[in-house]
Amino acid sequence: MDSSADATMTASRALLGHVARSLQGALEHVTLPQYRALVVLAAAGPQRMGALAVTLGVHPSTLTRTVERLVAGDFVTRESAPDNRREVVIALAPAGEALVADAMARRRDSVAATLERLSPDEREAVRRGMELYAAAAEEPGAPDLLTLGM
Amino acid sequence: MDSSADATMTASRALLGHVARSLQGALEHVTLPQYRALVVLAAAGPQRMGALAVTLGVHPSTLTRTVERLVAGDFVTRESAPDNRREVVIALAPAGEALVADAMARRRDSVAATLERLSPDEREAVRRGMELYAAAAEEPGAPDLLTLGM
DNA sequence: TGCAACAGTTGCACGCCAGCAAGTATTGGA
DNA sequence: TCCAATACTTGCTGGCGTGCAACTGTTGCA
Repeated sequence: MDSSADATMTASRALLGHVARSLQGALEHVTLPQYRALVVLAAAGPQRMGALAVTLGVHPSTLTRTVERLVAGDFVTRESAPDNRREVVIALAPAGEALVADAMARRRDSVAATLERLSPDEREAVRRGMELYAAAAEEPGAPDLLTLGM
Repeated sequence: MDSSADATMTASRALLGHVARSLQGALEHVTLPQYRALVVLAAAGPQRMGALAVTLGVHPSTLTRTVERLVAGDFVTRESAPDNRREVVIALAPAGEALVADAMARRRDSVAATLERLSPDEREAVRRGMELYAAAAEEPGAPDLLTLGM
């Protein structure tokens, strides 16, 4: 198992490289905490401030300022809920959506480009290995992934 | 190739989860920029301020404060070079070394734990897939990995 | 010997994240 | 109708990262 662990660690470094590169573009426009908020909104749809704060694990007041900046940058919209005027709903604006989608696309492209260097047989071996690993891994919790802005 | 890309993306999420969790402990003691400095020192050994600043891509003055905090936390040592008194050499202190090593160990453990859920045959398939992928991937540049503190 | 280049540090300014405490507006139940 | 709970916001404070400009000490060459 040692050798498979070693191989997996090495591969994880390569995959991390892809993730890091894909994030770099986004991080030129927003900070990491801001990007994390965008990711949550992209994954879970429009959210109330309170729910978003809980998901991100930050104080409501912190989120107020963060959202303030995201609104200023046209990455999200903020409006009071139609049925309950004391609730505030945050939603992705087109620019925010694009930011997250582009990062995803870049990541996927670089993975695909890597796979393209392999023969069909090898690619199949990679697919099988990755699938097995993913199945064996516990689904990483949302908070874990958020640490790194996924 | 689409299906292998999909599988790889899914596996990368799992691997990212491991990385994120392994980082969480370290980030309770130091900030991400501080941790990145520790990683560089762990990988490349003691460094002059100038070299470290270039590697990290930050202004020398920025590094001065960052190192200041790391010294205050006993994570690194800072002393002037023996042969050239205008140069300052930063080295990992035991606490800093432990911080990085622990994160590495935790990461490896969680990968190993995942692999343990597989049969020997499956494990072998994972090993082969991971090796192929790692070989096909361009070595991720140091700056890329540093973004995420590897 | 003297002066320019070099290596870092310090002063300064700014933006961001972060939490606490207090305030405002809204809602819903007594 | 009134009051307490709810959902956010605002004022305040503090830490961190960041860069620029100016400064100090050191080195090495002319």
